Amino acid sequence: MFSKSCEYGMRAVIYIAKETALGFKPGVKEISKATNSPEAFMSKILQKLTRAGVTSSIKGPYGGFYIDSATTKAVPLSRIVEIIDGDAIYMGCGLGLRECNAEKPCPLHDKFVDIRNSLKNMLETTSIHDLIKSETGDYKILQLKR
Amino acid sequence: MFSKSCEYGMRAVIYIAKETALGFKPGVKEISKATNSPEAFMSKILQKLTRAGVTSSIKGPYGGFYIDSATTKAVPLSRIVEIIDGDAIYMGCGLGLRECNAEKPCPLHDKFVDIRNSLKNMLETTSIHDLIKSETGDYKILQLKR
DNA sequence: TTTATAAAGGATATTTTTGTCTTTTATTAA
DNA sequence: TTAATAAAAGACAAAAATATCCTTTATAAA
Repeated sequence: MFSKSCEYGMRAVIYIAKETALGFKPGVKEISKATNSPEAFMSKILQKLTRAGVTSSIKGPYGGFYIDSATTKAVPLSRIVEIIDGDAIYMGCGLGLRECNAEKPCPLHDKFVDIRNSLKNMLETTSIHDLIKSETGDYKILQLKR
Repeated sequence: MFSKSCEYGMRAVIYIAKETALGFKPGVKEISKATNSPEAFMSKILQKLTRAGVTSSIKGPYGGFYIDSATTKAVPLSRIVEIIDGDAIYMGCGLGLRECNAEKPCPLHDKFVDIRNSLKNMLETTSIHDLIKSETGDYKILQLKR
């Protein structure tokens, strides 16, 4: 569905948001460990997310990444997908048919568009905060034991 | 959504089915032209589809590819996706979260599964025949002028 | 039987995605 | 100010996907 980069990115954002909420500011090493992703590669993805303003970073000792809670509530998952994978997901005929579009749809077009729109809608209406707020009991996604 | 190989494959199957219905038996060159795909690459894809029994082929002069109408009606699009892209589309958490599954789903899991299932369902309930039967008037997908 | 044709198959090349390594820049604390 | 730390950035490497080329095999017609 998404590229690996995008999966890594979403996982990183979830982890950073949770750590930030706990008062921590994880570095790349910790983030890549928690999200099971290659460190240097994760670093590149975090650079993108930081340049785009989703994550924030501080260099030097005691530095790391964080996401303030306002951002956590305001930024939908679709934004992360957009930053990393672009908008390819949202466009075109599923079969890649040239002559297929809204005016002259192939028999599959409308169904495809429906499915993609529900994906899009889900990503757009789900904030980072939504993903982590509902955690209860001992089940937690992406939590490194400390 | 799908790999290029898969898109090419679906387009090829649609074209071949239509040509077969018209009494023709297109070769790779014609198919790749009609589907706007690289010839040698299309050849590989057709080999896969033919080995898998979706398309049939005849070598030599007057040879080419065809799909009999029974197959056209019996084979769903999901089969083509399966042959070319495997079953990756249908599995796992959308975010690639390790600790996310049906028993312990992340907050997005169920929604993701819903969307993927509707995609899967659409592909499984749409036959090659379904795609081409509804063509009317001057709008036709993947028809080379002759 | 020979020749021409077209798919099958194998080897190779290119591009994109994923992943790694090294240097630079910013920040903190001693 | 210096040393240590950690992100940013650039260059490079490996793997996977996409694409091309060349040889072999099967078939049909002359």
